[in-house]
Amino acid sequence: MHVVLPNGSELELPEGASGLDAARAIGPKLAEQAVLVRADGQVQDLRAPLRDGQRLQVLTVRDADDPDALAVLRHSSAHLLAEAVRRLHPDVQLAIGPPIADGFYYDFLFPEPIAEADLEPIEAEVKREIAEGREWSREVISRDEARVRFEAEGQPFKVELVDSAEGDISLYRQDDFIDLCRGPHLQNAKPIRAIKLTGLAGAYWRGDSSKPQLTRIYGTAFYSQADLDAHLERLEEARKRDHRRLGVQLDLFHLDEISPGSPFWHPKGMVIFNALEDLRRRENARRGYVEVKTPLIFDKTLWERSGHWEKFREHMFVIPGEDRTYGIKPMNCPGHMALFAHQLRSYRELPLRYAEAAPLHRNELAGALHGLTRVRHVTQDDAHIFCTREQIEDEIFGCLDYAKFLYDLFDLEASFELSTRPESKLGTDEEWDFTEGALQAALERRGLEYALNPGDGAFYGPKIDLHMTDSLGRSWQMGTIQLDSQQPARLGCRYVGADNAEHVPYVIHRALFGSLERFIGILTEHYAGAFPFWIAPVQVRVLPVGEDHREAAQELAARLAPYRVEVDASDETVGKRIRNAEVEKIPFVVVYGDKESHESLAIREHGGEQRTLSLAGFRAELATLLPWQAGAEPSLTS
RNA sequence: GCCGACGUAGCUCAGCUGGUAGAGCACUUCACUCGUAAUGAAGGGGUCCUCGGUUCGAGUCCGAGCGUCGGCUCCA
Repeated sequence: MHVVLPNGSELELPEGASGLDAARAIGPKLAEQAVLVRADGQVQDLRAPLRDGQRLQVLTVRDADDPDALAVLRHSSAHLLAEAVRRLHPDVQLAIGPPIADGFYYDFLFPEPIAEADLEPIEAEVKREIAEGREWSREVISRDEARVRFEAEGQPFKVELVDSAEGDISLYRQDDFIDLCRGPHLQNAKPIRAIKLTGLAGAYWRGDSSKPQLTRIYGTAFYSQADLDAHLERLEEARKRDHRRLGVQLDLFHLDEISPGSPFWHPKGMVIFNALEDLRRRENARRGYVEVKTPLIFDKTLWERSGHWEKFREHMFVIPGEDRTYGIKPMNCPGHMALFAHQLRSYRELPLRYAEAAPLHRNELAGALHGLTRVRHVTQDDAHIFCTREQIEDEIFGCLDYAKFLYDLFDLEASFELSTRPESKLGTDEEWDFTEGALQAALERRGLEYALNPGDGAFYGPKIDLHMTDSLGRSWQMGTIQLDSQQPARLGCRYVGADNAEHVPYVIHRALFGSLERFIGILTEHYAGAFPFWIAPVQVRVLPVGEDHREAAQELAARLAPYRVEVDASDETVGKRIRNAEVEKIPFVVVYGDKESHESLAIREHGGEQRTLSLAGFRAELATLLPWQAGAEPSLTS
């Protein structure tokens, strides 16, 4: 048989030859450095047989940036970790150990709990194994054999994995350590030039909190020490743009244990908050929403009718009273539906779009709180669209278009996910077929790529979620667009149709920033604290050079109204005050001294670039930095 | 909620094997009035997260609680 090499040439091989055989046929050096092969685009173990006519690419230690090459290195590293842990803790039970985005982990059940200090000897043992040398070999046995083997070894998790596997079982051996594994793996441990154990955490077996909690050891590995160093440096850089750190440095907000999970917004943070609110109000008005305000607390009977009491009672703040119990609202929907249901509506009123960015409170699990990205006091840019069945697709389309408009305004890349019916749901499968189909149609019509997230919908309907990652690569849900075919009926929403009969409207729940708190957290990291001009807390800082220039500086600041301008007339050198403005990431600094006049201003942009502009010229330029004034109004793209 | 770590001045952090606290920045005052990322000097500031225990003596050791951080689970 023959295979096709990346340069297009063909290589003759004996029948049943492996990727390693192919590499050997090309050259001994290549065979030695090979870590993995890609056959017709699919990665496979070097030892796996090739098929006639396949396009073949041999990945080597030189492909240090290739995701597949890194994954195999880390997967093999996880096996070395398991071997080391079993040698140091012979009674440990092994679960699973896959490669992940930035490294790998392995889950263990230790007879005695271990602490972070125990990682050091384990890492030393892994390094000893690498120095000593390890080779991987693959073996395929039947499921029965595998079960007997792992039962004899006292490895119940492996037995469970064998039982849930299909077909024969492959094992990988290195030295005297044998692990159940699909592969692929390295030939030997030589390519693992840098390895580091990075953390310890609890993790439930099979991700199920009702199952035993295992101990997960995280690590990472690279083809070179330089790559590991670069990785650690990237992490350090990312930490510098962490919104929790920048939020304190830039005086935007703080958190206090007096109210965990509820930010104190400082004046500068509020400027950003209000800039987003202004944007929300302006766009809502343009897109046909109306603003409403509904109560913050409701009798618990409302939550019982909406279905939230049963499902989310644990996560609600409840106010017990003498004769009735109130729940502080964790979301706006029941309030908006009670408002809609207050009157009998006509189909002529639909679609009716209620918007309200009310403060919501959710008693999130203590361990889930996280800076601004997971809070108990949350402000959603919420809206509920009451519409007919026929209007659903257009309205979903409108929401998607609106979301895209907002994200483009901030140069944010969001990924879209369609979440479908969960196990515990209200309504029939026929109803869900229809609602899921409507969301899918709108996504496709707007031309958005999306991932399917089966089973992750809300209990009342499917949803489209917008996800973004923070500076450390963690994914967060931002916007959400949810179709609800259940709550409106439960809460008595009705309208009279053209047929003069009563109907229940559909409701689209949508929040596009998602939570303003989380959005500001993500924005802070996205811009590393250097916010664009139009949302920057201080937009311009004027620095009078000497005492004699203070009055003129004040005059200049007044002439820059209504921009957010400050005069820094403190007793510091010009250099120090410029440094302060840089540290505060203020977009523009205007130094004003003997050489300046309103005809000739010294403008310094954040970062150091300097220019001379007249006051009128400067104002004209600032105006171009307001997105809604830059040329034409943003237009609907439908 | 679960596993692990951490909690010292406004911020970032030091404080060895127990002997009642320290730096830089910030702040206040004084001098300097300054030209594009840190002028100099002096000074003020801490229930060492909380409660309990061990000890002659606890920031330091032990226990519990609270909070934060890294994960897991959850996220209307």
